[in-house]
Amino acid sequence: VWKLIDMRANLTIGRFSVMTQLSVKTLRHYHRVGLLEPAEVDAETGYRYYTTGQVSTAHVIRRFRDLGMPVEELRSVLAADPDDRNALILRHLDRLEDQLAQTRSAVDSLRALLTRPATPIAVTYRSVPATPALAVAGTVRRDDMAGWWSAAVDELRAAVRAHDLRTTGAIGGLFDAELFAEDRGRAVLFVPLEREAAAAGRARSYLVPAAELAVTVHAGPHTDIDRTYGALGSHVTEHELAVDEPVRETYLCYRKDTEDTSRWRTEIAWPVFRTTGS
Amino acid sequence: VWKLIDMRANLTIGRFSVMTQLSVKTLRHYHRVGLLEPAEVDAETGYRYYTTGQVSTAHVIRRFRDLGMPVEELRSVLAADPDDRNALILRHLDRLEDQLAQTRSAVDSLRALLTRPATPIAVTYRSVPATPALAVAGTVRRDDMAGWWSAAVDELRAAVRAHDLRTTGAIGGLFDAELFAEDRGRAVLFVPLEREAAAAGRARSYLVPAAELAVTVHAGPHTDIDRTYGALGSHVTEHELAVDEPVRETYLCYRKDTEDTSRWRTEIAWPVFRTTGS
DNA sequence: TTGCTCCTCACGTCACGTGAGGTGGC
DNA sequence: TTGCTCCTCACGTCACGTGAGGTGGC
Repeated sequence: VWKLIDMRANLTIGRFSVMTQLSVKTLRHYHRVGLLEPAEVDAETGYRYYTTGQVSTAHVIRRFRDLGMPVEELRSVLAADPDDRNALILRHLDRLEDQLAQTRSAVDSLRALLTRPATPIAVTYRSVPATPALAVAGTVRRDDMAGWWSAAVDELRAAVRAHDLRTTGAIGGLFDAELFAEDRGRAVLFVPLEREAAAAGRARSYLVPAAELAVTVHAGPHTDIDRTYGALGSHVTEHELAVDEPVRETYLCYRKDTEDTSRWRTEIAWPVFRTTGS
Repeated sequence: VWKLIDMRANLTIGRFSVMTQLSVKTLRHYHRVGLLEPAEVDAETGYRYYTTGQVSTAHVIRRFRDLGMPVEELRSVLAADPDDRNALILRHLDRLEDQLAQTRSAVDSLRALLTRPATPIAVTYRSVPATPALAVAGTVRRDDMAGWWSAAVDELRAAVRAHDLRTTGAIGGLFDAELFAEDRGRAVLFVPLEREAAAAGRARSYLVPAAELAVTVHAGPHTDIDRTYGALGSHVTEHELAVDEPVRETYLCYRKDTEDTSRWRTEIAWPVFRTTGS
């Protein structure tokens, strides 16, 4: 069973599959979605033919797919100017490194969750009055939260510096339950001020509403923050009446303060209606 | 808008969602597939109620899902005896560590693919006669290949030791194109011998067929082996007539020889029909 | 000519997400 | 009572995989 191969290098899909380690089904799929088009398609038979020059492109595609890059994003990388492309790719590699670090921390956090007993948390109660603040508000998807959060913090800090505002505490946030329940919801990031201030960019004057709160502090990076949410929620459920108002976070110590994530401190405050004696 | 919570801790799906950082849709899905059943379901309204005790289970589920563990596998972990469970989980964590290392190497390999130019490969030609061997053969899925390969190598080495067989070369393999094209196909792992030997376990006597081969050597771990397959395939396509026979690999230096993957050497041999003068 | 390789088409899978349309609970 | 929370059901999505059924190429 010999097979004559055209010197012009027209590879059948089967041969191309061996050379690229991509399955035939996958190659046909990539043709359908326009990610990797065969160099030639026989109009009569529909047979796909590839060139040796396409092998390295296929390798790049395979590597990116192995790393979970969506096909759509990958296509735009491949469609980019050869000059821009490398930069685009290297930038994405950095994002992948971040993701790798995140997975690493998820592994560590899971290990901790399983080997360490549940941390008992200290819950205190606090009544806070309404407070003037400068705030950035928006409806955010949970996936976009990290980026939104960073941008909002930067804007607030810039506004405080630019207008020399007098703050009365650390930056905080209000998060609707929807944000967790529906993966999309309203979030407000604010910096509390001595007095009202004029709007600056996206930052607006805002009155943080008064509230009665059950408060605890989460230590460490936010990977583990669900544990503290769960423990505080359990505490509130078992000892108080919970209220349907946004949960609050206050960033006592965070990225701007130290790179050592174990030293981060996030106050979490759950709105309650206090019953007697608890 | 106050909401009274039962002291017996029956959490609505919305509250449970905030405490576990799992979306309501996800929680309903986990109920449907039996991964995380609410403690109580109101027969009248269909409302789901959870207990505070279920929060930590939900956290474990979330961590594992973040790490890509399939729901089915996760369910069996949760269904396991409390004693076995921790062991099962820690074993899986080790597998995750492996996966993490693999992702790490995929990132490095991609970076290399983009920054280093394509390595020119040295191709030599060789005619090999039919050779007696002891072989483990099977139809394997690509996903299971790593495990199958390891087991087969171990069996062959054990058989050689047990029966004091005289080998004439390193362990090698034959891989059908199907294995790449269809993600499932026939693979044969063999150790060449001076003379035929009796079967031992899965290992059978086997005659490796004679062949004319275009040969090159892949240096380093197998993450990058597609580059060498691609380069050798291109070379063969451009200079020779390719033959529809299984590709061969010979493990000149591999895991058993050194842990330093950069020192691994895998010979790849592509069957050809030599044309004159090339 | 045989048998393998390639083709299309329709549907399945996994782990949810997205509405539509509706009822119940504080 | 209002409006929010919860419900089900059917379908969508992403990146392919799985056959069925059929034709073409060496």
